[in-house]
Amino acid sequence: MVTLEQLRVLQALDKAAGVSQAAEQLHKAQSAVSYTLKTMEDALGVTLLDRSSYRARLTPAGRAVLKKGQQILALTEELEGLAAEFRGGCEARVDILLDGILPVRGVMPVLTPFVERRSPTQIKLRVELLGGVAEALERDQPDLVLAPLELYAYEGPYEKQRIGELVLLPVVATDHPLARFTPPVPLTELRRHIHLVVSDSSRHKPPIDAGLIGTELVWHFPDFHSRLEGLRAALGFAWMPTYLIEDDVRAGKLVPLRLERHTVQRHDVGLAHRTSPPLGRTGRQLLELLSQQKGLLPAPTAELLRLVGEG
Amino acid sequence: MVTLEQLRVLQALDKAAGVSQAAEQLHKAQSAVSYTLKTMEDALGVTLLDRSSYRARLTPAGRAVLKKGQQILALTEELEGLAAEFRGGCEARVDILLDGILPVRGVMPVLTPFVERRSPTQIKLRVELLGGVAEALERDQPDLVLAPLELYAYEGPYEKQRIGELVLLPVVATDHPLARFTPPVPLTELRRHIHLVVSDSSRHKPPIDAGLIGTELVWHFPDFHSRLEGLRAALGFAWMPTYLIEDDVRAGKLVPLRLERHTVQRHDVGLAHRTSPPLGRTGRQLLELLSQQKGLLPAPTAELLRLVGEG
DNA sequence: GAAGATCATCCAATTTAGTGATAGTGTTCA
DNA sequence: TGAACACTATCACTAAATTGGATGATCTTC
Repeated sequence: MVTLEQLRVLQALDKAAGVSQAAEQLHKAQSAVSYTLKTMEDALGVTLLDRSSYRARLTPAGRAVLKKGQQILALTEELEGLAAEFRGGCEARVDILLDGILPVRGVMPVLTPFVERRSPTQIKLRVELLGGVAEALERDQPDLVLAPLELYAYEGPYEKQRIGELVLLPVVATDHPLARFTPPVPLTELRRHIHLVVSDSSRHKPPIDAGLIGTELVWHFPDFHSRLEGLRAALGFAWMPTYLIEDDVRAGKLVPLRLERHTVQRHDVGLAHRTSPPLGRTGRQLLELLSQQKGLLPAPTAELLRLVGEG
Repeated sequence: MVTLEQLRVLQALDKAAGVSQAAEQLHKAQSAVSYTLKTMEDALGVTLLDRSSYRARLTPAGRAVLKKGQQILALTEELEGLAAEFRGGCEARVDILLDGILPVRGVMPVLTPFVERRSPTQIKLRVELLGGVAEALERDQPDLVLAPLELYAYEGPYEKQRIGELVLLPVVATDHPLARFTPPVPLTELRRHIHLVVSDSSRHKPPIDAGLIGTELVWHFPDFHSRLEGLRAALGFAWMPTYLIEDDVRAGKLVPLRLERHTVQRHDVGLAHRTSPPLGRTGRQLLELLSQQKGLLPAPTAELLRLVGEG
């Protein structure tokens, strides 16, 4: 069995001129180097050194072995570098849990530098919805959680901070019957139409029903973006995060509804981090960056709020 | 310093369930495995094992280290496979010396399989001309030599075999004055025109002058292909290997000359191999393949020989 | 709760890596 | 052409690493 030490000695011999000088470079006795090279030849069963000349030199086979050996040594250095980073407080992975109601786009600029820079920390982002968030929060104990504050039970060792507000408005397509209804729209009228809801992504726990108002028909969508398509197709109505509908409202494709009451839903959004076991270096960095990141939660324009009689 | 043995133990631990079972797989005592893992953690300064549960498992950091370690172990196996091939008689490299007058294309089909198949033997092909061949033959002691037999001194431990014949004919461009000369062309006439010769590729030895006929002007080309370009441009005349001019003659761009004498140059071409130190396995294989390779030296067509009054 | 596993640790025995000294051989230079 | 010097392999010996078996604490299973 060949050893890394043997490879290092072979490498030193190649760089130096002869066994003696290699020994000097390695701060070892000449006899030790001689011995190591001999055991290496025994281990591989290949003559690595040409000892016929005054100074021992690598044979062509020795050179070929060294070439492969240098790859091995390079990887070994990488491994030790990796270990050094872990030793310095870097964790092996950071799990981030993100509520799908929030704009994924906003967190990407924070994460990508960590992925591009060859950080030893593997960053894992998981996007869930409603019950799926609650489930992942409980089962996986993610390092960082970005989600509405009131909706979930941050049980266990979590520390929360509020980072902004998410505003949801009821909207329909411009050519939907509700769009022609003279505001304010009463709930009784609303219940006559199809409510487009986003499916809960939980696998084991019972789903969370947030904001159901008892309409006759409820249609389910797997995420907010596909629900937006449903809205555009005038299938029904739904409360949508304002950042998702600004463009469509401005383009005249969607219109917000002014209701009798419960028109505007406001959710405090928080950034939570696990406190035990404590975050590693990368986790702390990400926490810092995410908490300071501007534009993570775009506020609704005043114009949009005016349309539903606010501001 | 991490060792390969430590990596192997870590790998075994990952595959097995717990230290004891890893020890069994490795045919070692459990204490030895335990000890090795401890020294590994000390060496890297990283906690690799989670010992809190009943059976010890890798921590995320341990998993990251193992991932890199497996690359190292894979390379190590490659290295030992390499050594096994050398041990089995494969040589680290085979040097082939080829005279540039011969068709390189012919030897390629023999060589490429060795390059594609990941043979541990590095095949080095060197193409030289005239004195360059003689020089390389003497200085580098190549394993295999493919060249005219009579032109060079195969001194030293070489064994030769004749593999065919190379035929050279004097040619000019169709629009060259010599092409309109009524054959046979006397040498006195030939000497009035530019002789296109291929430069000797020797670096230290005096060049070999083969076939100089004392013309007033001699133009030098670095190889046979560029000399062909010179011929096409009607710069002068030259003896060319027939395989290089067949197409141009058939297309009416070049015409062979019939001379008073010395029209056709015939060279016996040989394949020589070094006998001491003996060829390795790959060298012998190549020798076998090259000596049996058909079409390595394309014979001139009867039609071409008829044009110069032969056959 | 008893039987059986698992794992870290201790100890003694073995193996391995390392050292300096020495001998044989090749190189350098007066 | 020697004499001085440099290079390498080998030997005897020491220090260090590795190993296997035993032990005890802890955890699982039934």
